[in-house]
Parts: sequence; C-alpha cells; structure tokens
Amino acid sequence: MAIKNKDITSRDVDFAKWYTDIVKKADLVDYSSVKGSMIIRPYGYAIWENMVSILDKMFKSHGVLNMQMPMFIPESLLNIEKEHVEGFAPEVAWVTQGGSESLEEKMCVRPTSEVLFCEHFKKIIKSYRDLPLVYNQWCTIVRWEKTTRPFLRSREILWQEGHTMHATEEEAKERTLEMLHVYEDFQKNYLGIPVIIGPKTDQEKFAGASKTYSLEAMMYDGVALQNGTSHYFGNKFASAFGIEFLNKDNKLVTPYQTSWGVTTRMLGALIMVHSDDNGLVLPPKIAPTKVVIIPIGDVNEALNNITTSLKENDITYIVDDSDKSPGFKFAESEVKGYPIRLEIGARDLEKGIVTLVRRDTLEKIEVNIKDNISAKISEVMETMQTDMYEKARKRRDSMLYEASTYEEFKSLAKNKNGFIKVNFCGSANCENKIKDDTGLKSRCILEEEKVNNNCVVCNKKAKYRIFFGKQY
RNA sequence: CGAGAAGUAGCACAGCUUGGUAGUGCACCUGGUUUGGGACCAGGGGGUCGCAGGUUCGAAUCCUGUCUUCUCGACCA
Repeated sequence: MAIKNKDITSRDVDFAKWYTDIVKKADLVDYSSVKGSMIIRPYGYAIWENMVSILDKMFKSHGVLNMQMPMFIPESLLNIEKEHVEGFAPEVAWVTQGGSESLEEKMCVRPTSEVLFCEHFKKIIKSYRDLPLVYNQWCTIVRWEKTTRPFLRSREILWQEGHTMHATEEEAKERTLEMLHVYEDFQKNYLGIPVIIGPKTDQEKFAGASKTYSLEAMMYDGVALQNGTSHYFGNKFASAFGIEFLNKDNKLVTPYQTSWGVTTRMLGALIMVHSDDNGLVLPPKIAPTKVVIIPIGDVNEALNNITTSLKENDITYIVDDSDKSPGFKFAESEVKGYPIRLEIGARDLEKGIVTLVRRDTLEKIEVNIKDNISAKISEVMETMQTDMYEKARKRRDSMLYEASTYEEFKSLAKNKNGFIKVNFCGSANCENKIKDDTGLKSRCILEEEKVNNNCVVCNKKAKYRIFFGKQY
C-alpha cells in the first residue's frame, strides 16, 4: 500500500514505538500522573464496553451470575492460602490511613479476589443443593508492576474474574474448560485473534492453582501475549478456608473450585495483531463505530438517504462534516480504524456511485447509489471479519517452528521470532535452562499432540509437546 | 528493581555548553477562499520550561532530590 501515515512510526522499524503511537494517536488512552495507571479515553473505552457486553452475554448463556466483591482484603484473609500469597506478595499494594498508619487491620487492594470469594463461599455453602456456584465480577484490581505499558501491563487492571464452586472434581474441571472455550470463541470470532490453548507448566501456572489453562496469542512481531487464563484449583483453597458441604450421603466433603479471567490486555492484543502503519484496524464485530461517512461537496440528499438506511439497519456511523480537507479526513479515519469508510462525493454521484473503503485492505469499492448500501456494508464487514482472522492466522502459522535438537532450538530462538514447538520432559531444570540460554518461556502444553521424540533439552523421556516463545 | 535516554504550549522540537523579559513548525480560534489522499491567505489566543529544594542580585539554563515516559534486562495477566 502506497499510503503511509506520517505521524505513525512504521511497525517494521520500531514495533514498540509503533504500538504507543497507535494507542495515543487513535485516542485510546492518555497517561495519568501515576505510573501504570492509564486513562482510558472514550474511544478506547467504547471498544472495551463492546468486549464487556458481548462476553457478558456469553457468560450469562453459560449460567454465570454477576456480583460485586469489596476492593479491600485484610492481611489475615490474604494469608490463608500460602502458595498464592507468595506468588503475589511483591505486587500487593497495601493501604494506610492518613498516609502512614495502618488501618484497623493492615489491608491491601485486591490483586485478585480468590480469598474474598472463598470467605463468602464458606458462609453460603452448606449442602450439595447449594452447588454449583458460578459467579463473576467485572472490576478493577491492583498489582504494583515494575514495568508498565498501556493495556499490556498496568498497575490498575480492568478485568473480569469468574469464581465457581462445584460438588465434584469432574464438574469443576469441565467448567474450567467450558470458560476457556468461551474465551477462545470470543477471541476468534469477535476479536479475530487466533489463539493456542492449553495448560501451563507447573512453573508457569497461577500460584495456588492445580492447573492453569491459558490462551496464547501471537502478536505481529512474533511475541506471545497471554490473553486470558482459566484455572482449576482442585480443593486447595477450599481446604485452606475450611469450606465444606453435606453431600447426598450426609457426609461433610470439600468442594472443587475454578477461576477465570480476561483483561483490557485484549485491547493491546487487538492492536498488535491487526493494526498497521496507518493506524488502528478493528474487526467490524468489535468496532464501536462501523462506518465513517465523508461527504465531499454538496451531497446532502444522498447523505440523508444513506444515513437513514444505516439507522434502520442498526449500523453505527459518524459523519465527518468538519471543514477539514478530504485528504485529512481519510487519514484520520484510518488512524481511528473505522471498518468502513464511505466517501460520498459530488463527482461520484454524477456517475451514480459512492465509494466504500475497507479499512483492513484499503480497497476501494464503487457502490451504485441505487443499491442497498446497508446490505453491501454488512456483506463487506462480514468478509472483513473472516479475512482479518485468516490473515492473522496465516501470519501466526508462518512463525510457528519446531525443533528436534537443542542446537536447532537455540538457533531458532536466536534467529526467528515466533513460537517453537518441542518435545519436553516437563522438568523445572530443563525449563530454566531454556530460559537462561534463550530468554524464552513456555507458552502452553499441546495436549492433543503425541510425543514423538525425547526431551529437546535433556534427551530423557518426554511427557508432552509444548510451545516456547518470547512474551510481553 | 538494575542499566541507559528523555521531560519546555494539545503534538513534535529548538533554546541550556557560556544564567539576564519564552521560541519555531503543526494543531487551535476568527474572517475569507477552498474541498476526491494530510489546502491557502490574513489576523489572533495559549507555556510560572514535570515537581520540590538549593546556589545567585537574577535560573528553562548550574547543583541536589523526586515523579513520569521510553528502551534494554530481571519480575509478572
């Protein structure tokens, strides 16, 4: 494409700079005076709102009930489950009163709410008839990260956390996978982001979980982004909290638990998977405004007809009738990533046409003014949605590698961006060796694939096949 | 948290070495001419130079501290 936005660093020149350029120029966020605490601007928030409303509907169709937990956790409560405390300790933000004194009891801002839910579950679970409990909350959490980047790593995180309790192990395991697949469905079909799903290694799993599944997305530069997790806890937390219920045989037993969450990080993924040097590119299904209309010259009658049709068909649009030049408006519409641009110009109208431009390909399509333009737009948007997914999938697949020897692995890690598939023994030693030698970390275990060789590092018997890659 | 760089108008930057009334381009406002890939002319508004201390008759400029941003590590969704 010959067009190039002069205010945006090329993603092939400096990917990190490109990312912050997009985030700022598309007006998604502004920085605040506190490190890692971003201001989400109306346009960025509109995208998040779309994600929330779609996901929330999906959750509800899976029997999820929303609720709201407090923001504060007393120290004694946080400390009940030791493993997860150790995992989070360095990032926990503690609250003082008047700047220096502790409150009644030392307390922190939730870094995640497992313990709050457990305390509550203990009170409300008495019988097998009370189960399952499938709760979720949309909220913010705080983790005092050292390095921060808009959407990818912030200190105040906007997210959703689901917490469930079940009478049986099987049911809890099923729920863990059920929600994982809700996320997969959402990311694939709405965000147009292909993901690889599977369990984390013991080293990489959530502190306190017995199994953590993650959704691993690959960004344009070949770097991984963990774009959501679903945890199976067994009854670790439940035992630590003394949660018990009477089963059908009138015996006191411990329930099984899950939790699962996605964050505004998905916005970062959306940008780093689809956007280009001209600005944001949004999949139509997640774009808050589907169409931007740019009138050129005196075209009121055609404009009115078209906006009436868009309204009738529930296609969101804006009309850029400012007194900027058309060229400026074209560039601006590309920065914002509106999926469809309609150029309604006097010159075109004489020929009986309007010009429709796809944001993903910048392809210009002439549409007869007498045709049903809303239908045409819907059709193009559907094509875009699948094309964008396919484009992302092809790019990702072109950066998936496989190594059968450790030399090969190290060479790939050094020379290629992307994920490297290996047979692996699962030991912490081998995983640490890879990290030390190459900086790569394990992504997720490929449960469906059969081991076909020994461990790529130690050459002992391999347990599973797994992807390694760099991560954000 | 370790190493490095930077912070001056909404944005991009100059001025700092050698202390002496705050600059440029874009953006913004008004009027007019324009309108198919970032228009033009004329006029105009806007900054206690990140913040706090210090040195000095005088600090954007020198010194100390601190906060924020970016890059690279370590750590994490």
